[in-house]
Amino acid sequence: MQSPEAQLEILKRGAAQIINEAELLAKLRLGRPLNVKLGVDPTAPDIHLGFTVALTKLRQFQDLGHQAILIIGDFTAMIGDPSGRSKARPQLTHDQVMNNARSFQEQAYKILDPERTRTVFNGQWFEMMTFEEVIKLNGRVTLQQMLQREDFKNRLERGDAVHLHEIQYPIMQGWDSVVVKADVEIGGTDQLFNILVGRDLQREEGQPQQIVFLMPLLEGLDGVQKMSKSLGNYVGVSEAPTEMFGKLMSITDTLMARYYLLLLGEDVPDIHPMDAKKQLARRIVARYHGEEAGNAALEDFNTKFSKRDVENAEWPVVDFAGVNQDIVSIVVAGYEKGYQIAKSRGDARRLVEQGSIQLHEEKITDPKATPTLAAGTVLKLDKKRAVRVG
RNA sequence: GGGUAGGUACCGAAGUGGCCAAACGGGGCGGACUGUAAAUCCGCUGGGCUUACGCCUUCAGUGGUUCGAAUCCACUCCUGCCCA
Repeated sequence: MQSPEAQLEILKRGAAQIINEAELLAKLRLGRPLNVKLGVDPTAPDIHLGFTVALTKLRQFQDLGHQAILIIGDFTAMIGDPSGRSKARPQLTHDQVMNNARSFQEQAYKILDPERTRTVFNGQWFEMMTFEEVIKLNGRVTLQQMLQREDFKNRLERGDAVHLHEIQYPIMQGWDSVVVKADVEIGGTDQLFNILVGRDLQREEGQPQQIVFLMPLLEGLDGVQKMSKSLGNYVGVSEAPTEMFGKLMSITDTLMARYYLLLLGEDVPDIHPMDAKKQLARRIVARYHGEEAGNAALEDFNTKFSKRDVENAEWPVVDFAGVNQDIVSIVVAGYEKGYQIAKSRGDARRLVEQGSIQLHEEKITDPKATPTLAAGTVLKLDKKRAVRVG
């Protein structure tokens, strides 16, 4: 095990805020593995790279010899974390949650070291809590404290609803920390309030208080808003290798630096930005799909886009038998069969008219064209997609 | 429970009897240029039919008034605000 000071240096990398460093150092000096808590609410069946920032940090703790406690918020997920939200989250049923939790856990273990991870479901303690206990817990937090929060304040000012159940959320998350006796809790910067409530509750229970360890929120592909499913600017960890690679290649250079820091914990290598980006994409794909897949995705990208060798690249093979002869129908079928994307005929027609469609390297711009589809030729659909005629 | 303001396309937001498939902005998409980056320029952006002029459907839901409704009326559902 490394010295407490050396550990602190490593852990500080990429962190947005630590409350506070001196306390953390003191805990590291205890010489025992620390309980490092990370709570996740399985609100969706798969996680995206944004989540992995905290997971990656947790892994770093593990590598330094500490114990990860992964809390699956099967109970809290039904409430919905209001943090940073402009609306209440939709409440989920327990079945949905448990279903999500399973795949969630599986994906988290791609990053975490299973040997040093304890996974617990917070339904274990919340389900059996009595109303009396709930009330008692509520007595420890004031409405004023809750209302100081930026997200609630904004919603109140804008006249949007803040539901009472949402107010319970930070208390529940804080109670999790008491139950698992957390030494450190990792979270995004939007978790500041929730994690601080944990500290308060621990103090009331006579426990040592946890360190608040905040990681920056990872910007989504647009480079502006945080990565989130509902904004559609995310990269899912279970996405297909080529898909993942392509998305990562589309980010700006500034964003690339952030991804290097937060996803790989490194600085951008001093090479051509494009090569740096390819390395980033390759390594991330490799992390979730294996080295081989990473290299294959890189190669695929080089063929398709760097060399623009559309004809020799790999595309989904589509059988156009039974499809109408006109190009619009063909394009619609190509999207549907090759990519499971439902395009309207209007959209398809527009693509044709705007010169996006190519068959065997010939542009087709007449929506009335009825080209012959020779087997093996490539039909280019848009910037990123094409299909091979089967 | 009472009062009041609203529910328009992916989102925000105009429109308050015909000129509305619906201004404008954002987002998205395509083309050019590139490093599938950024920046920039051009174009498209509800769905279906049609070679095309054009036609059909659509503004929370249902029913009505009118030659004609997103726009007027009635009821229903949903949301905010004020009062209790």
